[in-house]
Amino acid sequence: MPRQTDTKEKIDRAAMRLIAAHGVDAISMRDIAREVDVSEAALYRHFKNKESLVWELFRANYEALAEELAAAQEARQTLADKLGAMVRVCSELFDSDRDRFVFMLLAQHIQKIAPNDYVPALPLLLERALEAAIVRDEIPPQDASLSTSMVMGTVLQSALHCLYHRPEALKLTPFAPTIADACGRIVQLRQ
Amino acid sequence: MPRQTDTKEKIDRAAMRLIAAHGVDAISMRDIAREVDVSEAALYRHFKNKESLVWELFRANYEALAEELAAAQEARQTLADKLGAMVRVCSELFDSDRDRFVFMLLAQHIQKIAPNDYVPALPLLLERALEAAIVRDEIPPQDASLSTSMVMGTVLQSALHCLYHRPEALKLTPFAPTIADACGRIVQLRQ
Amino acid sequence: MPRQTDTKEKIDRAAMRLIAAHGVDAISMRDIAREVDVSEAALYRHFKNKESLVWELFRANYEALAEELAAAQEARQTLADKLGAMVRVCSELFDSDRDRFVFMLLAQHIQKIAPNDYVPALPLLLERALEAAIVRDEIPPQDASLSTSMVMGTVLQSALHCLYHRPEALKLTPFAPTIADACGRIVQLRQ
Amino acid sequence: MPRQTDTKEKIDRAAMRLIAAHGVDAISMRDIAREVDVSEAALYRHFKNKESLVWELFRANYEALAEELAAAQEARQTLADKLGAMVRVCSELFDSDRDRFVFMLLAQHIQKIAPNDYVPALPLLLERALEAAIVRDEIPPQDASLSTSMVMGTVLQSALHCLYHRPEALKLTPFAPTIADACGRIVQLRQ
DNA sequence: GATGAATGAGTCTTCATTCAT
DNA sequence: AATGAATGAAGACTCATTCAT
Repeated sequence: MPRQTDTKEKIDRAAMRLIAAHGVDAISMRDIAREVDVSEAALYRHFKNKESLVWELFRANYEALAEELAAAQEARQTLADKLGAMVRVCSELFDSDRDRFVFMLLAQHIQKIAPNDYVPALPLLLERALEAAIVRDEIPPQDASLSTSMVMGTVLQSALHCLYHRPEALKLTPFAPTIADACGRIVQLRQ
Repeated sequence: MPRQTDTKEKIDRAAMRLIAAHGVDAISMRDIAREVDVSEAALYRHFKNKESLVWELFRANYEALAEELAAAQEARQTLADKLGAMVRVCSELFDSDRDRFVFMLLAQHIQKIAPNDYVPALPLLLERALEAAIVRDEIPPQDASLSTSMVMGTVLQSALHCLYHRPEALKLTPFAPTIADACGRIVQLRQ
Repeated sequence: MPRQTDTKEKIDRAAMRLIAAHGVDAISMRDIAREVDVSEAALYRHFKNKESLVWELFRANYEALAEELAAAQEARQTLADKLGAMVRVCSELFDSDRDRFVFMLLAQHIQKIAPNDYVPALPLLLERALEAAIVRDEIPPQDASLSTSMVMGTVLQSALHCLYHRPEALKLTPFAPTIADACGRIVQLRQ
Repeated sequence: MPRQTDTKEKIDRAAMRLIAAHGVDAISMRDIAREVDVSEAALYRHFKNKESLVWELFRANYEALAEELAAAQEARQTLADKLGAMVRVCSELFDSDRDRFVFMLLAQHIQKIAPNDYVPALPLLLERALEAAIVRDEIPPQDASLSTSMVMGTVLQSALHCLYHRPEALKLTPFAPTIADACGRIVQLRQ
């Protein structure tokens, strides 16, 4: 069995690109089919329906990112290093594959659609790191859940900053240290 | 002189509520009409089409918020006070009218649709405050544009924190001081 | 009671202009109202509905033209003179009020809509003139009904010739003698 | 290789029949779909939209007729023969397929909709034949363009004569020689 | 005599999806 | 694995018309 997955990969990419650009609701199966240059019916050979196309795509990417972030985090000891590593991983994903990154951003609210019990691992990862840091007294006691939101907002909005701002292909990675520092200050990292 | 009706206001509210809940593309004119309990055609007496319904709604709210934020800011001298005031204004809007707040959040990307020359006053407001604070040496030199994004991300994601988290009607205002402090640290407010 | 008919006349003109330009089915009550700059509802003060608006307009114009043609015809003795007079009347109407002329052309098939017993006087007028001319031996025996159609087609298509052809405002009257002669030859006027 | 269907042909026929009977603007896609007994959406697999449905239909028929008339004309030497042949071709089309003929008549003004550069070959064909006949001294010098209009009007109105007049299915072909003779007299064919 | 608001039926068109081939 | 044809439901929007004011 040769590279039969060829078409599926093309669909994945096209769907991510289109959804990143216009949002889930704004794109149609026809749009995707046209982009890949197959018939609409062909899409249904690879995905049960539109909903599961989006969901599977989201889930695969989300889990991959969560795993990478978890690995990056576990490899570091201090919260400072953890934050630095997480911001760097996100920045590199953004710079290497904007479509994928933005797709995941936009697909966040997809969780309404998704099987209810699906636990969004990503914010939890950060929240637990913060809780551990409180215990280790790296940061003062605080509402870890709120801090998680603030840190995530900082990172995500920085990505949007690059996305929308003037020189079309502004990279995020160069800002990663600055952003990580800011995140450290949000959670009041000692030092 | 024909009857004065409050239909337009009802449409405004219904549209904001529905869009806040599901996004612009996911709701139909029919949805709005049903919510208001008028015919679809009635909507078109008050708005030229769906696009301008969303745009007019967005614009009116956006300008009102921008003005309020500008006023809040101008009334304060220090960046610390300005940040505190701005966060408080946002928090109060969120708590008093979530639909309106979230509608504006979701409608951000609407600017693609909008007349291209429309200047989003809101982030600029903050950016200029930061630039002035740099000049006044309240904060160290920094990329004011990036800092703006990070501060905004912090506030917005905090709102989403309240929106999505467990006790259904979690209020944002109580967190306002905490958030404002975090914003101060992001931009490295002295003391 | 002063010139209360002001509005009605404006509606008449606007309707004729629009229908002449786009056809009955292509224009809406709204189009007419906008052209006259009154509300749509105002139209219904002057006409029962769209159908009767078109019908009344058609009928008034049609009868006026029919009367004028009848008068022109009765004032002449020979078929040659009658044909000349009829072509001249049509040409002058076309040149003085294209909208009215074209409106009548397009509204011809309106007779399906109209009270069934309405007798289109116009072709009959010509047909009887031809029959009389046959009796008087001005023209040879022939199918008067077919000849009527051919003569009318000649006149009408000449009008369309002026309407569509290059110099925008080509007048029909200068061609009237040529057209009348051609009509004479169609019916084989002696001499 | 998916099933070959005859749906497109059925749509063609139904559209021509309905348009011939009621005019382009009076018929809806739904009307056509119902006549063919398919869903409305099915129409859009065969035509991009209503406009192009009408245009493609018109264009194909128009070109076919133009070619046939050109061939008929080129096969004859004298203007008398050319006129006779052209009238006969038109008459036979009318008698064999009224819907098609009338559709083309009604669709004439469609050229406003059409790509502006579309050259209506049909009247030009006749106009050039007249110009050549003038050169060959078969007919006296005259405004060939006006004569073209008069000849066409004669033929077309004769068709309408058959269409509207009393015995429902009156044939045009029997009148063809009479009509052709009349056309000859319009242009003053010698003898 | 005129108006803005409203409506139900209808317009063209696109959607996600299915199915025979 | 892939396709063109087909569909029912829904999309945005327009229509002719009515009605309270």
